[in-house]
Order: sequence, then C-alpha cells, then structure tokens
Amino acid sequence: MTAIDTRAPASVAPVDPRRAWQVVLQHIEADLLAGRLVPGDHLPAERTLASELGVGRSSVREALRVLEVLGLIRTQTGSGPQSGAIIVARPSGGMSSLMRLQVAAQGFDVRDVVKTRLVLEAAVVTELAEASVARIDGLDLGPAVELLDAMDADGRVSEAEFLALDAAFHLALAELSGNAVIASMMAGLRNSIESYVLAGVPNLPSWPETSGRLRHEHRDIVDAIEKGDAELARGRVRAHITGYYTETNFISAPTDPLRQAQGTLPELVEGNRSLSSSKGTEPDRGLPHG
Amino acid sequence: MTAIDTRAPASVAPVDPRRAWQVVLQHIEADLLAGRLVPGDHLPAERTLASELGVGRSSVREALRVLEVLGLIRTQTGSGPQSGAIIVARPSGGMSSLMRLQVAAQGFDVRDVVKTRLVLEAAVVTELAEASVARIDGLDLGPAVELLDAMDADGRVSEAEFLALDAAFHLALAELSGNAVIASMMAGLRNSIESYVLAGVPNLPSWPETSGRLRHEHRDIVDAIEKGDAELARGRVRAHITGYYTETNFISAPTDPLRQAQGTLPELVEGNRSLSSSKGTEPDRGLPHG
DNA sequence: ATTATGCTGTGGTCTGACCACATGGCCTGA
DNA sequence: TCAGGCCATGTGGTCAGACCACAGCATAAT
Repeated sequence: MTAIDTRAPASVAPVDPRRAWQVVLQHIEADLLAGRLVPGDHLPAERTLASELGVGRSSVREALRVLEVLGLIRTQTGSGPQSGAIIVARPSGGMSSLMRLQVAAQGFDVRDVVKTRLVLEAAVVTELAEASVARIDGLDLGPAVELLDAMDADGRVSEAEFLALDAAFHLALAELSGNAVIASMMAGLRNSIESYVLAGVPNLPSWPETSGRLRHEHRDIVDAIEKGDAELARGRVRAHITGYYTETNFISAPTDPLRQAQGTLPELVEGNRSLSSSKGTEPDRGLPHG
Repeated sequence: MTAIDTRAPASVAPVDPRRAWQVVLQHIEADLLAGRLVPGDHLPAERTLASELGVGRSSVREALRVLEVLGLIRTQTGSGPQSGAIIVARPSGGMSSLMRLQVAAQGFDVRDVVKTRLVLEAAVVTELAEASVARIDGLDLGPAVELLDAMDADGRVSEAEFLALDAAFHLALAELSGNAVIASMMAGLRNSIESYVLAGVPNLPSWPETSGRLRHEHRDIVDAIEKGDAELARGRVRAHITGYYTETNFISAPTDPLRQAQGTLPELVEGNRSLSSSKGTEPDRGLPHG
C-alpha cells in the first residue's frame, strides 16, 4: 500500500464544522440582526425549522432551549397566536441564570459580585441624580418609592419578603435610570447571591434594628437623588450596601484586593436556590418554568 | 352530573411541573452548589444521567447545551480523560453570547452597552490605580502593555486587528483588576457591539490619525494607573471611549438620556458576526465551535 | 520493543413515535 | 338564529432507538 489514495472526497460533502444546533442558532441570530425577526414575532415551528435547515428536530430544540434560557424567546404549547416560540428579548432571566450558575460553579467569586454591584449601583444613582437636576419637574421615582412604602408595613413583612422588596427597590432604581443593560446586570447579580443574602440574616445581631436602618438608608438615598446630589447619593448607596454585607460577615474587608480563604461563605443547602425559582417580585420570568 | 368527581388523582402520579431539561439543570446546579461538582470534574455520561434522573437522553442534551453556552461545561467526543462533559466555569463566552443576542434582538440598546462599558471601565482603572498606590513594588500591567506594543507595529496591523488588540487591552485591564465578574461583563459588552465598532471605521476621517490617537491614549491611561492617580485615569478612560464612539457617529450625544431614532446605527450585513466567531485574541472560547 | 488492530465508551445526530395542550371551526340541539 | 359542546389540527414536550465519528486503550502481531 505505498500508493496513497488520491481520490479526493472534497466534492462529496463539504462537511460543516459547526454542530447542527449552532447552525440553527446562527440562522436565528442572522435573522435577528437583519431585522427579519423582531420582538413579538413567531419563530417557525420546530419541525419546519428542522426541515428548512436540513437538521433534525432535536438539534433545533437544543438551539431553542439556549435561546429560551438566554431570555430571547418564550415557548408555549397548544395552538393559536400565543403558541409556539415567540421573540421576547428579556435579558434579566438569562443574566440571572448565567450568574447564578457561575457563582455555583466557582467561576464567579461572591465578593466580586458584591463589588460589581457596588459599581453599578453607584452609577445608577449618579445617573438618576444628574437626571433629577436636569429636569425642572423633577424625577419620578414613584415605582421605587412604592416598594419602600411596602417595606414599611413593619412586623407584617417577613425577612425574606423584606429582602425581596429590597432587591426590587434597587432593581427599580436601575430600571428608572433607563439603562436596560445595567438593570439586567443588577438583576443577575442580586439573583446570583440571593441565597447568600438570605443565609446571612441569622448573623445579624438584630433584625428589627437592621431592617429599620436599611429602610432609613433607602429613604436617604432617594432624598439624595431627588436633591440632585450625585456625590451624596453615591456615598449613601455605597455605605448602604457595604454596611449590610459587612454586618452579615460576607465581606471581611470591603476593598481588600487580595483573595482570601473562603471560610466565611455560607455552605448552601442543596437546592436552596434553583433555576426555576422566580418569585413574585421579579417582573421578569427567570428561567421559564411550569 | 351534579356530583363532582371526588376521586382524587393525587395518588397516581405527582406530575412534575418542571420540564425534563429543567430537572437536569437543577440537579446539576444543586451538585455545583453542594460542592459535589467542581471545575475540572466530569459530568456523568449523557445516557447515565438520563437513566438516573428518569428522563430521556434528548432532555439531558438540552440541559447540557444550555450549560455549554453559558460557559459552564465543555464537551468533547471520543474516549479518555478529555472526553465527555467537563466543568470549566468560563463566564466570558456565555456573557458574550447573551449580550450579543440581546443586542441583536433589540433587548439591549447599543448606547446602553457603551454607557455600561464606560461605567465598568472607569471602575476598573480606579481599582487598578488604587492598587498601584497600595503596593510599593508597583502594579504589573505587563500583559496589558504587551498588547499596546503589538499595536505599535504601525502599518502592519490591519484595522480589524488593531481593534481586536484594543479590545484585548481593555479586557486585560479588567482581568488585572482581579474581578472576574467585571472582566466577563466587559468581554460580553465589547463582543456584543464588535460588529458596530468595525462598521464604524469607515466613518472615521482618518484611520491613521485615529489609531495613533488611540495608542497614545492607551499609554496615557497606563501612566495614570501607574502613577496611582485614579481620578486622572478615570477621566482619561472616559475620554478615550467616548471619543472613539462619537467620532464614528455611534453616539450622537454622550449622555443624552432620551431615546432617539436608530438611524445612525449601521445596518449589519447578515452573518457578519455570528455565534462561533471567536478570533485568536480572545483567551476564552466564545460559543464552542468546530 | 514496536507497530498495527480492533474494542469500547463517549458525544453528535437523526428519525419516528407518542403525549398534552390550546385553538378554532363545525355540528348539534335549543 | 344562537349557544353549547365536540373534535380535527397544529403546536411544543418527551422518549426510545438507531446510527455515526471519534479518541483512547488493550491486545495481538511483527
């Protein structure tokens, strides 16, 4: 067998190096980029897509599953206008899944999550404060303030409910700033460490005292924003966030750049936070679930 | 038929409201949270996982596909230690996919992406500058500076290569800050608007002039960081980023909070940026591809 | 000792078959 | 004519089974 087989198989089938599901994903992405698909549109039926792209239905479904988790589509069984896969483009759920899983898999350090939240939150209040001075009629922080009012139902709000309202308040501020990117990031960051936040409550010396302080700080932040004092708002929001985390012993030293032993991180109970637990406070569905 | 059928079907089959792939996803997430799975570990084989969880293999595959896109696992065919699904926990690829698709689907506004990048980048250089003053031996910005040196090969670097090096430089700064969350966010933000950045090059009055200015600004930023002047570094990085985007007419007014017509955004050619295009400059694989 | 060979287990893919479900038209009876 | 119920239809959700390509490894042949 000294002779090499020279019959080139090149003409037979130019094999696609991409895996089948990637073909589907890229096809849909191209349609999105070209504007052929916009939010509200229906994707073709799975079987249709499969035959059109020359792949199996299971490959189509793998791609759709990715799009669903990333928050790009919503799927529904049955028939009619609401059935099928519909473009929705809601990033928060995907951001939450991504961050929560990365934290779980140790791709993200919890302290980095908190630090990042600090950065974004400071940017949010800065933007809001500047927007407040820019317009004579003032800024409407109504949606956020309503959440603060809800928190004031003292005694009738459980700790978990309080923290959920707290998260919703901060998220509302981000949304009011008008930056959907930052808002979804905030949602994801908060979501990814929610179990840690909850687990830290028992470390608090006094819950009534802490919750009272938090409520007060919230009002102060709103005041600073409405006054248009960006610097003050930044400082207050920083103190607000770092205060809580230091009090629960999550962050040993607020700005320590060195990595430390992770002994202070709580050992989470299995299944404490799982993929489908979107509570009522989240305006956005996390991972779609039944 | 006035009598209601009271035979409770409760005992027959407590149907799981979750879809099968969510069961798999939550199972794996629980293993991650409990530390039973850590980076480097192998997931059970698909067929094994399917039978253990009582679902079909296709459902397992849908969950694995999600994990793969989110950057949690890497899959490989064949046998041996490198085959199968392995926990990797690399967030950048997933962040990039998420943001790019959300931009494509109009869930994210490009201007918000740029504004967010501004916020994060300012935080990065602030942290680096503060770290620089904190240690006597200074900060080692070597990895970032090397990229600047590569950009200085004037004339022998194409526009696309230059911009890729530029992106790598900013990403390197983020990574040097030690915050993996911000670093992956930066990677995603930049990746999601890469096609817009490239499409803006023809709008520049003079590429040699602009590229020269950018290189100079990069050096200035590094200088400010090494000097430990956080305020100066922030200002320079802000000017650096906004300067480029305004010059390419991407952002009409840097801080205009009002939404405007999207006419200035380039109409992207279909397939220009697709899911599997991770160039050599990215240390991290984006979406896995062949 | 070295090389060749085939076995084995992995992910990748497709096909076909069901199911549950929601809709909407049709048919029946009032 | 109208109201109600019924069923055909098309959708996603799921599963089982069958291949394939591939990488490693044990074994056999040289």
